[in-house]
Amino acid sequence: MPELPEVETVRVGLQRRVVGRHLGGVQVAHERAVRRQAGGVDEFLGRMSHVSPIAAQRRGKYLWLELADSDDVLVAHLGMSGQFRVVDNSDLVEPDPHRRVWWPMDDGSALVFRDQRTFGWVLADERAGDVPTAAAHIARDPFDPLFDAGEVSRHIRRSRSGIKRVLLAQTFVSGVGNIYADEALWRCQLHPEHPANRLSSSRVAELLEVVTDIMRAAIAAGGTSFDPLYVAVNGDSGWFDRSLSVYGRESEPCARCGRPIVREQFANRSSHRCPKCQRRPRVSTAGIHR
DNA sequence: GTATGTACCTGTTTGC
DNA sequence: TGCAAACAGGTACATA
Repeated sequence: MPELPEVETVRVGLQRRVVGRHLGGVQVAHERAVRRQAGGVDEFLGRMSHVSPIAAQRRGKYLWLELADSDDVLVAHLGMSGQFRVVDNSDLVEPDPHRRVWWPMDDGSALVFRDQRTFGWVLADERAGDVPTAAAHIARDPFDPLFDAGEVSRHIRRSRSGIKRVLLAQTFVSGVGNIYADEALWRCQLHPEHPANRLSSSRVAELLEVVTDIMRAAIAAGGTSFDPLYVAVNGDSGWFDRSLSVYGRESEPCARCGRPIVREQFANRSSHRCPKCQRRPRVSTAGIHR
């Protein structure tokens, strides 16, 4: 699933392979891919045909291309299964059921937005300060130069929600998804439902450092597997299998204590944790403050 | 304003 | 073998 490290890999690929090119007339094969466009497909076609990207940017899991001589930006979210790929123009004659939107480019290649589960989208948007309007509500991610860990920690500690829900909300810190949230909580020996406002500032600071370290390592892994012919999210990245400690490891022994990892329902998805290392907190009026 | 639950979606896996 | 149900999960929106 594309979380921040996978999106960053895509951004780097777009910067290398698409920025500096001219994109011709855009084609939309699936209206759902542009569902966030208020004016529908026609508006998207009108604003995103014949554009020239000058930079690829990212905040959290949101991507956008800045365009030459235009106030418009091309914003994208990969959702669960979105991909950007650069393919040869001749490949477009081959049927592809997951090809949603594509542009021919001036070097004989084409930029293709593919998406199997159709949770992803693209949007012709405008800027709202540093970021497009569509990403204005998203918090800075830990790799943003203006990310303020102290302020984020204070914000987190004002929430009564469970710490995993806070990590996934994208309004405290962005870029963290289910996989990296589970990994970071395991490393910090925190239960996913530990109330955020019952954590000490040092524990929150530690959690932010750990989740940043995990994503930094994942970015490095994504970079090494990058194929110059594509700008793609590779959902089968070997990095996951090698490095994940709890996600997808139900019933396997915890690397720290040996107790079998458990998988539990969490807000319509799964949480993986060690039942010994990550015990459910006992709530008392005195607070917990592990 | 904050917290929580649910719909959206489709390929794959699992169970019968 | 074939069908149906469960599952994966990020975000927007509805509801409390």
